Amino acid sequence: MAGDLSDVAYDRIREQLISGRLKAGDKISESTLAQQFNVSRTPVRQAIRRLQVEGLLYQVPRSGTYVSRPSRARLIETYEIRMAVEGFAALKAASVITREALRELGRQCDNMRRAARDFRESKQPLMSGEILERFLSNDLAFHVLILKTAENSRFTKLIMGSRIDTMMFGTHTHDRPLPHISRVWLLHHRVYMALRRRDGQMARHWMETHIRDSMRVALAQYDRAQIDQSPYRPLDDDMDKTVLTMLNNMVSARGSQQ
Amino acid sequence: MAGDLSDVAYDRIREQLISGRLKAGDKISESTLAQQFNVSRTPVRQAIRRLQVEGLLYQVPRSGTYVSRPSRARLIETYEIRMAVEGFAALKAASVITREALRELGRQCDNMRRAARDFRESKQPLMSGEILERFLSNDLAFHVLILKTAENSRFTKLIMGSRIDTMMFGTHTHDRPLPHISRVWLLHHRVYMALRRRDGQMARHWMETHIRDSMRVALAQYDRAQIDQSPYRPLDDDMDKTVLTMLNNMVSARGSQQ
DNA sequence: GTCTTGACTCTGGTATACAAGAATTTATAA
DNA sequence: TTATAAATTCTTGTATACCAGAGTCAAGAC
Repeated sequence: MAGDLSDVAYDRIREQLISGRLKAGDKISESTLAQQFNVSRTPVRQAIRRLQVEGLLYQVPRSGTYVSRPSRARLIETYEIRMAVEGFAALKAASVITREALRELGRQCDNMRRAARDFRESKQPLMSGEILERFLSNDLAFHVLILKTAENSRFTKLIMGSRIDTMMFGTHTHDRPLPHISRVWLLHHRVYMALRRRDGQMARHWMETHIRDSMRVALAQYDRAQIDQSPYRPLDDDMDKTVLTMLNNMVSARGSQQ
Repeated sequence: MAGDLSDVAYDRIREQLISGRLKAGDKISESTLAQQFNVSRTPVRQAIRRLQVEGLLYQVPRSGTYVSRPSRARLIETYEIRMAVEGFAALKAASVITREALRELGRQCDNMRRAARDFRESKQPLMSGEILERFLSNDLAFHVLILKTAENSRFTKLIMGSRIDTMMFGTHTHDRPLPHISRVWLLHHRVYMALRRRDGQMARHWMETHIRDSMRVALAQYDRAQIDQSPYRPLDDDMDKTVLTMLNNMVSARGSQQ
């Protein structure tokens, strides 16, 4: 998986970013990280440079390396990328998707509905634990399968980057009352039904609607956090770790060129 | 503009890539470039690393650094990114565009039409010279203005990267007979008219159609080049250099983080 | 003539030394 | 006590030295 030390450093830093051990605005130091990873500054520098290109870190010469602050504008931009790309992917997928892939999407919808039902019957205020894990992993897998179907590797890379971006905000996986959960399932199902009818325009429409919904939830969460003076929430419950692992695995199909 | 040596190296390498001095498959060497730029390997390495993330170069440990080979699949993927993002940008732009921006788009359409007319009257088989320059610069400015209107900096960055990608293929700016030129103008005009009507769906539709057209032309050119055994055409006429300069200026709004 | 083998060269990966500016701390003066 | 200035520490930027693996080529064995 990880070839050279620079890749190792990249993975470890990114993991710390997503897990919340490194928070927005934090000042980090090349030498500190180097010591921590037991390597020299050189590979750490390369990893930082890469994360800088991806917008997660930024460096000020002779001052330090900092974790980028999430901003409302950036949150919106990230979700808009998802709308544009995943919407187009759904449009394209409609004309090329196989019966097998459709069946798989159907299964994922069923799993999500089952998780939603179990949640309702659990009488909990927020979805959590094993039920949440089932829901989120099927949610993610649904999106990934559509991206894969669209047969554009850059779509997948782009979206996985955006997902990590929003993970870093620490918002979108929290705040899951039943109505929101139900609506997520419903919109997934509408995308699925549109794909079954090979109706690309509607598939795109429902996909965009779904992602716009998620954006609204994330923005509301963001605004609330700003007011609460607790602008950043590390992901410390194990559910999110599971999703994080899935994400990492998907992204870690490293830059394999010809 | 360019702060440290690593940025300088980045610009110079990228310029060589776009101008065709470095061709697909070429093997380059960190030390050679370092000598050429009169700097050490370190900043050159950072520049290469960045170009690698962007997919323009790739490195094989202990073997060498190579210029990525353009492939048909990658050409398609790049144009699909443009369809997805520029299409969405047009959709969003329709609801937020100002009257001033609309007037500017109108002027750009007029300029393109005038260039097309001058081309027709010149009786040349292919557009070239000052007329081509006018046409291309208004073409590019039209797309950029819509992206800017959509107010998503990542859209702009993404598309400028894609433009450079296709520039490297050395295809899309050649092969410009009158019918194709006319159609480019026509579709720009339709996008413009849809934006004037605030009809986002149609603006997106015509934008997608336009980019799909361009993709077809580029693919045809690519296939022909493959048959001719001349898979790569450096950009050596000064028109393309003009557009290159515009692109570089637009992209070189460097990664300014908070 | 063909194949094998070994030396040699070239490559990128890594560690480290130093430079120069930013940030912080300490010392000094009022 | 406060304000200013000097010294120190810490940061990234750059250059360089060394390493190990890949590729090349020529000498030798058959």
